[in-house]
Amino acid sequence: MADTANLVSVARRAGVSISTVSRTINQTGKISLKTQEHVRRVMREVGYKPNRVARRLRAGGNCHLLGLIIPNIQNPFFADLARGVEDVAYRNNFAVLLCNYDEDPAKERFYLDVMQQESVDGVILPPIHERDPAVLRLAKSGVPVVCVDRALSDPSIDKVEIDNRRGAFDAVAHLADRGHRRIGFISGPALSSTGRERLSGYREALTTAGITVRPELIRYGNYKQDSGRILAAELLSLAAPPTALFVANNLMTIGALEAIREKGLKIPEQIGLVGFDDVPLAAVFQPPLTVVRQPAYDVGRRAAELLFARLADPKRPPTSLKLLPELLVRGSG
Amino acid sequence: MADTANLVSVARRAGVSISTVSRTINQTGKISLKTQEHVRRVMREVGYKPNRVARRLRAGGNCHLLGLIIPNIQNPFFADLARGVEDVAYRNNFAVLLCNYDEDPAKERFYLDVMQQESVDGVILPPIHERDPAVLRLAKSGVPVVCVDRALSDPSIDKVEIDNRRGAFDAVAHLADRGHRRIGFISGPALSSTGRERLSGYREALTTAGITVRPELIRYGNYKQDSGRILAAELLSLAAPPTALFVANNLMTIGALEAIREKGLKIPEQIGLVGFDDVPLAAVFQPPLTVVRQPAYDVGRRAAELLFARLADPKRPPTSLKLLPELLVRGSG
DNA sequence: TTGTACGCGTTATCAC
DNA sequence: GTGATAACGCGTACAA
Repeated sequence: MADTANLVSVARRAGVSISTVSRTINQTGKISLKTQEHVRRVMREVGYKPNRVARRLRAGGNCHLLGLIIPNIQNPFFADLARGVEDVAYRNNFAVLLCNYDEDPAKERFYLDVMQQESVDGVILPPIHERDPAVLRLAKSGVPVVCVDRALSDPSIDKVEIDNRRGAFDAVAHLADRGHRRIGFISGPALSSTGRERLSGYREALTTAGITVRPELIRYGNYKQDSGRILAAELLSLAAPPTALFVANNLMTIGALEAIREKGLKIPEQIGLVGFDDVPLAAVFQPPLTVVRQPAYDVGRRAAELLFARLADPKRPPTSLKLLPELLVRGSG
Repeated sequence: MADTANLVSVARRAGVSISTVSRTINQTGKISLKTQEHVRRVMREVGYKPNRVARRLRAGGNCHLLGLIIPNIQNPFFADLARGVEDVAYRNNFAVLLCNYDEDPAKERFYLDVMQQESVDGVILPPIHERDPAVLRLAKSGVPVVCVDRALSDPSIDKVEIDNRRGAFDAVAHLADRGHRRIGFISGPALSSTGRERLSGYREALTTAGITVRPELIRYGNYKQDSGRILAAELLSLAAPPTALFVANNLMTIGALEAIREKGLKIPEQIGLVGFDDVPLAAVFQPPLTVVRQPAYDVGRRAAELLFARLADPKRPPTSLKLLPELLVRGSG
């Protein structure tokens, strides 16, 4: 049960004071090179590792920990995003506190409290909605916050978003190009910013193509697989069903595929399909799925970089990034 | 910049000492109900939240944080597992420190150090290999460790594994039942315990079915998509190619699908396919993919439960769980 | 039943 | 250059 070495034991063993040890570690203050070397050797000998907890207690932040609060890590989009965050964090010797809040305000509040109680250096999250009061409060309290995927009303907060309107526009314009005139849309929640933006891209593309927007071809889901299946089934059962479907996220696309399969329709001959978000098997699917690929990893990476930039310079002007999604035309639509 | 309330400020405001406040929070010692109620009200008023960092420094562990170190969160298997861990953690008011180590010993060492420096209450991880010295050292130092997915040589450590031999056996026996005599196997690394166990299940099933094990039909991959594609292509180019493929994990199965597609082979008529691990799109794939489903979420859940059981009773005998995978016969083999 | 005082391992502010 | 020492916020032995 080797008691872990601490500042005191290292100092004693090196025959110096704890301040000298602390200063050699943090490169603060002036220490003779000879002493530094000596101290460093002793630290190696006893395998000293600074205690991050004590550091955080003392310094309150600035201690190599950041929080990532996402709806659900099982969604490949957020898994990729998380990986982007984690890679940048690792390069900076930071650890990541991961929280799944399931769009549940109570869980979100709990985790935001944890962030404060753990005095993390910063938090990355997609806010539940634009004026999420808990998040705004956290940001006001001085904890650096970077929003990803969804916006927050406060313009002073750094954010990394996807150009959802553009992504949806490209997808629907592509379907229109292929001759589709009745294009169904399985949207996200009307309340979410991503949902609204993708919807406006859909409308705009239709209008541009000279196609009338028909409300009966638009259904609002919750970004989960089940709602994709149910809503797709509804659309396909219409008296005048759509000839193509545009689905607003990855899980609902899978659900839509279930519905299409149950109906026994052939893709793309009988029903065209374009999904928002790429998925692992999409490229080898029969037919390969046409999707709007979101640069999820990059969203995470850029957000973490923004966070580190802010830590380095708290006064820097807020940055707002908008990354471009990419239409991957494969075979389904 | 509302300075966050602490024990002192609450105590002052309530007109009691800090120990009284501390005791009402932790239900330790005897405090009159009236005082308790009063203190609680004050805490609510000022929005007091105990500082987790100070707690951990003081108590060294026992403070609502656990570590999860996995190869890569982008692998759906580990995403599910992580979710299982997180759900149990949340129910116990714990937060989770998530680390991706990419099978890289240096990263693993870094993160294990972090665990100690953060004085987490416990760590859940799949060790790089059976006698991973860094993990053994951590466990010896008194931090509760639960191994998942892969074993560690030390029998005193709690673990949750999958019956890999059985899963592989069922898959290959199923292919043999369908009349396949030349069954190729894209294995995991020979060094990993999961790799070895799945291999032995494969061999055993062949032998049971009276089929000779042919080394040229076995290829060793690294559980990543590329190796699945390359090795499948090799097997399919053999003078006497296999009529069916069994692939040892999800990502390599996707790779194998790429290779099959490039060859223009029809599944299951020209080539049967069974993969280890389910994937989101597998059920709607054409044909639906036959897979060995691992209960990844449950692995995480049970591991976390084991960890909490150990925290509650450090003296309890080590538990070793082996969960059963399930062969989902769909259409590909 | 309640209050006082110490220590957890750091960092930062003084002195020398 | 270096060393003592006061916080950071909490839990707890000890005292009252």
